Amino acid sequence: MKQDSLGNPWKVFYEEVVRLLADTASVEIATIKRFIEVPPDPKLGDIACTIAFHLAKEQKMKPFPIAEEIVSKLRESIKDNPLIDRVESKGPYINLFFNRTEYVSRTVHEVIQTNDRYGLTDEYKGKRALIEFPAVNPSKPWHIGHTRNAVLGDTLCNVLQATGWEVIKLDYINDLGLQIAQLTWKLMQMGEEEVEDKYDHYLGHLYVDVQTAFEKDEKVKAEIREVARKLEDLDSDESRTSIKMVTACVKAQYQTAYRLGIFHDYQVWESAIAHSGLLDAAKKIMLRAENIIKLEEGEKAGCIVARLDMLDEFKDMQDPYKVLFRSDGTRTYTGADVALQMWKFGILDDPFKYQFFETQPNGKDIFRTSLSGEDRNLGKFDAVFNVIGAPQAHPQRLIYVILGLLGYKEQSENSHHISYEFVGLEDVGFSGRKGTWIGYSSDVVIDRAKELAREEVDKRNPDESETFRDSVAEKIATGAVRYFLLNASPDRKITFRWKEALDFNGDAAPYLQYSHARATRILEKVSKNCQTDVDMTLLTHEAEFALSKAIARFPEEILETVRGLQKSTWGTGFQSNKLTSYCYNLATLFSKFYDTCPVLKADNELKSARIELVRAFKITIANCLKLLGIPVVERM
RNA sequence: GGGCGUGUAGUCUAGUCUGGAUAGGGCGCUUGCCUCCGGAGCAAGAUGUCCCAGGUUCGAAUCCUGGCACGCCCGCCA
Repeated sequence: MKQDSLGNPWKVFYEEVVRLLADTASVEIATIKRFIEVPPDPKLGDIACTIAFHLAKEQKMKPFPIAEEIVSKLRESIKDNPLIDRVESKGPYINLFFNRTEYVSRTVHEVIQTNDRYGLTDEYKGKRALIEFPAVNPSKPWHIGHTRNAVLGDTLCNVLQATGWEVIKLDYINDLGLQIAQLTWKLMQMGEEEVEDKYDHYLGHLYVDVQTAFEKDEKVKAEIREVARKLEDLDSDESRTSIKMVTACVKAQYQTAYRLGIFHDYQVWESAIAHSGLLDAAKKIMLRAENIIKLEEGEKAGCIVARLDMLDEFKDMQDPYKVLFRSDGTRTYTGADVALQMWKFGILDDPFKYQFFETQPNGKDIFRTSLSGEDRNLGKFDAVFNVIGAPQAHPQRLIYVILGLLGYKEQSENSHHISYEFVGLEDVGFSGRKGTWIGYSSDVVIDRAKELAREEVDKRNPDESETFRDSVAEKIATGAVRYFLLNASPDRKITFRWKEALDFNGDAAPYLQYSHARATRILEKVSKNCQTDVDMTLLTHEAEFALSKAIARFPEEILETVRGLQKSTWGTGFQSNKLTSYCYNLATLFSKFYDTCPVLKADNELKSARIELVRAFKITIANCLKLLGIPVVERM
């Protein structure tokens, strides 16, 4: 067996089919691969080839007889083939049928052997990625839209890791924004106060109040600007108040993250960037580039700008000069973002010291950038992924383009904007300023989901302990929220509706967890020791084969998702919904199997074989749920 | 003005990159299935101008051209 086919049962059969077809039709392997597909109805075959259409065009013949001819030749060459059973033509389609018992037994053995590593491949071994998400302002609780970002970012990490990538998870903390100045002003006015709410919620509400005052009162505006200036001085009272506030807020926000199983390795703080010398170092390098210049005259005199007019996609910009550093020398957001992107790739020497932030529930410490602390070496990265909303497509593109203008072509090419649309309500988006997020914070949403789950758990487990029921309800709630966010195609807006978000029937996480729980239940009732001499050829039922086929596809589904991370001009798409629908389909096929194929009541030999299949299913769906960050539940 | 995204049954949506067989699901609706491994389930059924108009092709939800509708983006702002 070829090495790269290890742990990927589907690929073994696929490669064999491709080889056979290429030989028989005398066509290149790569060409054949373009014309391989899975028939819409499994009755037609397990795998199909449409090469006849292609050859018909080349040879100016009708596709039907070409398919016929290939099929009749194929019949000869598969006579002694252990993997392929038969081949049929249906019109121009060449349909092949796998040897079912071979397919089922290879799949089940492979899964049971690799166990919790099933699905993992080493296709991208040696590659390192830095991923930034979700970069929520430390001034409010996460709302369900922020959580979409976080869940996408976290799942992307899991998926990359499953294919061999090494991943470093980064969060960005903007502790110098206007919102922070406003809140600092308010806190200093109020003095010390006992806070009973979760701190991020407390700040979020406070912020709505401040905003009202800010908009109405010029005097307040002036005072807040003064606070903003003082925040730059790390020894000021304002700065000390702010740092304390931001730290408490991020810790509160992370309580939400931890509930959802989301952890990080590092945080980059804006204040650390501002005082680290990173910006000056970046500026120096930028000015060496031909298209980064300091303007001497015109409206933007004194500014350091990037010239973008020679680039096609920006030719319609109102002004070809993108300001990186203002005439007073301060950096714009774009300027800072370019510098940060340079840092991420290690173009600039790391100017940061690192400080312990806190120990996460997964046991790993998270560190923040600072001006004092220890040195760290994050190392080189092959790719940088920024998980940011679709409205930022243009600014993100600018950053990468400017990186290219600086001469870092490769880094520019390997910069990825993982784009997703926002979550909103029926007629309004979420706004921190207007407070429209109130009632839709992730904490509130998860809690509501938990209440509903709890009702159901109570009904089904009246004799279980409070601890058990609470823990299961929590797992169902967080799983449901993650699935809800991942199952929507990222380039589609989500309109948040309680009825849909909390619908636990059908295409939703509890169904997946439930199928795992049922499989677990069956296995609990059989003797613990693994059977060794099991006759897998007994598994001939349609439902058993369909389930095996789905199980066999798992590693390939992950690989296809990673291959699908293709960069286009305005972002890199991450098809999170491909994996959720795979997982749902897998669970559906188990439910059908469960319904039609009794396991414990089957005759001895058949029973043993079915138990092995259930074992393989349980491993696969558990691994898939872990990949999606959905808690695996034994009983519910 | 230019750019990006979306448009698929009552409703929410997959599929569009890479054209291929009868457009898959979920919710809701109709009807069956618990002396039988857990019914958050299974089986059967009804519901479609795949936004519109052209074009390319043996073949278009998918590609091209031109429209329409909705959302977003195009600051020395943050």
